[in-house]
Amino acid sequence: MAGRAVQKEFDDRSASIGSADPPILPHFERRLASAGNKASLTSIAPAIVSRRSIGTLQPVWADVENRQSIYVLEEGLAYSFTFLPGGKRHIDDIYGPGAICNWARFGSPEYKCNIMLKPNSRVAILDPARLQDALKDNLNLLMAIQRHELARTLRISQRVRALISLPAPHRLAIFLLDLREEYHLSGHRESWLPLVFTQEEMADLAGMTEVHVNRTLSKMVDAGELERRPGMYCLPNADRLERQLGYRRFGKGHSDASHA
Amino acid sequence: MAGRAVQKEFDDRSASIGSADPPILPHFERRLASAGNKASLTSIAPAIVSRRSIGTLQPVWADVENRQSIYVLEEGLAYSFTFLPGGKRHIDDIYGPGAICNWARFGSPEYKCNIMLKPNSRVAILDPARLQDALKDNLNLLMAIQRHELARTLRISQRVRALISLPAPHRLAIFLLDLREEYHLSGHRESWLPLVFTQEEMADLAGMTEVHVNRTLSKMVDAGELERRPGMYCLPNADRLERQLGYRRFGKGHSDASHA
DNA sequence: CGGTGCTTTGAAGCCTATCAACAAAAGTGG
DNA sequence: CCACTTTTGTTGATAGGCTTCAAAGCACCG
Repeated sequence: MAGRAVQKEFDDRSASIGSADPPILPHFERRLASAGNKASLTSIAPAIVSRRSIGTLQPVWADVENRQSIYVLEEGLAYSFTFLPGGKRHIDDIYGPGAICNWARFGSPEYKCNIMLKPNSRVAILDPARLQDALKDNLNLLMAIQRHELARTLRISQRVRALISLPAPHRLAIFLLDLREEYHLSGHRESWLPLVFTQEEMADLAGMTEVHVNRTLSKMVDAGELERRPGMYCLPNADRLERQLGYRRFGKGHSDASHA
Repeated sequence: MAGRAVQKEFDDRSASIGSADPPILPHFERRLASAGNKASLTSIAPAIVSRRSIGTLQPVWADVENRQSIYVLEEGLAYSFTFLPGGKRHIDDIYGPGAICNWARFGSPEYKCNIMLKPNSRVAILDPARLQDALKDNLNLLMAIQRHELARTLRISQRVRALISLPAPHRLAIFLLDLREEYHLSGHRESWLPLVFTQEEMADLAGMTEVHVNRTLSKMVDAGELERRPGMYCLPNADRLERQLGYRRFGKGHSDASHA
């Protein structure tokens, strides 16, 4: 089903050596730390079923593979997606290093979603039941995760509102800001960011055409709102853009939520 | 802030008489029953701060009034909304009798949202902390509520995907099906449904113009997909429409979630 | 070198917004 | 109850946004 994928097992040392110093899931740990978690993640080590290194673009279908697992991205980039009745694909959300790709499954096992892993990604696959066991004695950790995921939910709501109501340039700008924020949460601090998304993928996320994505990006470059190098992009005055679009970051200490 | 609203207190008898037979929040109770709840709701009576009858269209602003409360709609219709940077209003979700208008606040107190109550509505205002106390001894009830709200979340995701990616006729159809479903969950079993929404409100929800809503509705009538009487509407062949749009109902025993 | 996938560009046409005006309905005050 | 104001619904003309179809340019890779 997934073509002849170059998929080799990622070596499992860090998980199997046990209670050692090198952190299991370092990116995940850093994210949770910035969400207020102080403890280490060794307690959830038993929940890790396996790890995978991804060579090529690779889908995880909700129906078939590992439908009962939770995916934590440790390296690379991923997104969740759905097919609409017409056969069109819609991209629901994007995930950078340290993100949980389908946290909803933790609380509601009937929740399913397709995940696409970009090349050069690494994921840890967790068992929800065992994770629940591990978190039972670790309420602070659980709450940190929930705070982290609430921020994601709020960010999705913000983006979705924009995608429904605003014109294409704004829609794309919001996507780029979200991508920027996702990298930021992953510890990326440079102003130039890797743009691993295809224009077709951006189209599927923003609800527009590949062609129109291309043209809109060009216009943003002309307007000085965007700079491009091969495989990279940069928002020269992101702050102004955020102010202009009323963009809010939910990751850090921003406590109040949506209104005008 | 809310104009000169005709707002009189709804008499509180049913709540104050105590552990008597007449159910507090009957519509809410029916909804939870169909979500698998068997117990009565008397245990959450202490969480009810007050009740209100609404005479005219009336907003509840996230910032000012009752920012810490949870709203349960017992009669009428309500919706939650947000203002976009341009000053445009976006309607996030709709609520029929028995619905919780801002359940997210239960888990995350920092969550805020504006709520608009249509004329002739009745709400119960609950205190989150007291509700949490009441539900601590009533895990089955809590889980029923969570199942009920998961269904809502999934329905929102489904609608949002359609609103982002599909053309206007489909967007409106999805809204009408959602409205139908919301009435259905509230115990409404007729095929003719009250359409209390303004065309401007439909526009704010579907991300289109008042004018275009009007024209699209007219076309749907011409195509035989929709029937209208003053203040009422009917989808003559809703089943076919649902199949055509891949519309899924999450309310009942449908257990599996999103994919193609 | 020829594939393959992604990007870019052009032209045509549909979809949707905007502006403006009016009809219909509903609320308001006498 | 009627006259009045205000809101909501309806319709036309026009312009711009966005999609579609088609083709060509580029980059990467075997």
